[in-house]
Amino acid sequence: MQNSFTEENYLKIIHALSGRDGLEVSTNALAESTSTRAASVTDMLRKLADKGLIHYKKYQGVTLTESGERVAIKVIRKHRLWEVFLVEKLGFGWDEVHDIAEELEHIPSEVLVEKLDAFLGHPKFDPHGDPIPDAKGNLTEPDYLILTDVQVSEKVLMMGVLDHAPSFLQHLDRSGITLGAVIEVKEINEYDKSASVQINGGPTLFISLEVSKNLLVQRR
Amino acid sequence: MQNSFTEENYLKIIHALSGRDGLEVSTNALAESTSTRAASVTDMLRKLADKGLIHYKKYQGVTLTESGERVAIKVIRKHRLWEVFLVEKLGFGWDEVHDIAEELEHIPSEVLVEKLDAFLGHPKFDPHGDPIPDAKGNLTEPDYLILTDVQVSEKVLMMGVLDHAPSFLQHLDRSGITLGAVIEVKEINEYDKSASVQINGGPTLFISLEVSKNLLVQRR
DNA sequence: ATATATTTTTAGGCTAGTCTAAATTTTTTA
DNA sequence: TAAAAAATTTAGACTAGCCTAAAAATATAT
Ligand SMILES: [Mn+2]
Ligand SMILES: [Mn+2]
Ligand SMILES: [Mn+2]
Ligand SMILES: [Mn+2]
Repeated sequence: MQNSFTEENYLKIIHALSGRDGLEVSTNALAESTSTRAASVTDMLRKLADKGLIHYKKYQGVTLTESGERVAIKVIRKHRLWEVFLVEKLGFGWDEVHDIAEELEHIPSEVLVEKLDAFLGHPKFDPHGDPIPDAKGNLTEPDYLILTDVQVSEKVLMMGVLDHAPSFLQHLDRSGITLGAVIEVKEINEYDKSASVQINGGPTLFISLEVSKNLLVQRR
Repeated sequence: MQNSFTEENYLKIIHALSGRDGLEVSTNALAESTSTRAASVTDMLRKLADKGLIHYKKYQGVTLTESGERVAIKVIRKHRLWEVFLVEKLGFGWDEVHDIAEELEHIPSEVLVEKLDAFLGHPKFDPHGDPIPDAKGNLTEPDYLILTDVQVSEKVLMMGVLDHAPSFLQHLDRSGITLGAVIEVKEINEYDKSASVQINGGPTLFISLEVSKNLLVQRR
């Protein structure tokens, strides 16, 4: 039996909200993320449980089953591959591709995904630095630092973003902070934790704590 | 207001069934093409009429309005561009792409279509020889011959197919009859209208009337 | 021109996915 | 630990898109 567009979205969101350690996800959190009401979520949870895609006990929150996890990861693989296609082949900006990929991720052909993957050269990361699950469903989250964890005078590589909002990505574009950029922390202000950073050995700029908290980086 | 997946399919099918001269399409013909029951078609026709997408008078059949025609042609444009992508970029066979394109044609981003079109080099025809509407919605059907209209000893170019069924396309593959092939009619059998044809000056083969009736060709 | 056959519409009902309002369970606070 | 607050589920209802069965309109054949 095929999973619907809506079911796939629930599974993907449960995956995201339960994080690395597969924590229980609450009804309200799902209502928030799906932009529906808690009552609607409850209905859907019963259905997903009946299909064996989630573990669900009333009032206790949910986690994905093995089977649900597999479905979620396939959807994530498709989402991220399509994002690579849109940026690398069609010339979209990284701030423009998420909503289109939300649609493309539900196109249901295994062979399409594998041919797309090959066409793109089997990319390991999407335009936001998120890892792309392989064809077997292996997804390994690299353990990046958040820029707030970096000390003054350290040099790090920009590897990804936590916030995917177009407005944030556009702000990074205007600041010249792109994937792979070298960021050197020159100074951190005690008062508001804003920082001066030098990008690629070039211009130095101020970034707010809000920005630092959403930048994933790696020591070189 | 956005049109649903289902509404778009109805409009596309009405476009196909009403042909060049915009003939009235019957409820039963739509039920057949959509694999639904006549009663369901009637429901949908009332809805499409309310949205101003079709002309509908009870018991009289339907035609597209200007607005409905525009929507239908956009869907056809997307379908055919995605088919080109699947064949030219991903390496699918022309017999494998229709069902996937049926899904992709409903992805709703104008800018996506235009970037895809540019990426593909603004193709004029899809992998089956069908013309691709331009960005303004102009769709001009070239007037090809059907192979049954060709006389013995004439040489023609293979330009397209009427039947898009995978089994037919695979049959053509096995016969070496591809788009652009030169077909010379060597002989027509009075009895069953089967024909001997020479492909690209190479092998001669027999084709049934059933095949001839589905080949679109052009005099050179 | 009437009877018969065919086509189309109407009536009533179903499922998926959503909603609001009310009931219930769990959690927090005093 | 009992009362209050918060979270969750249940009850009942709505729309889109589909169905079957019956009624009505149109087309065909005698
Ligand atoms: Mn995304
Ligand atoms: Mn992404
Ligand atoms: Mn097609
Ligand atoms: Mn085609």
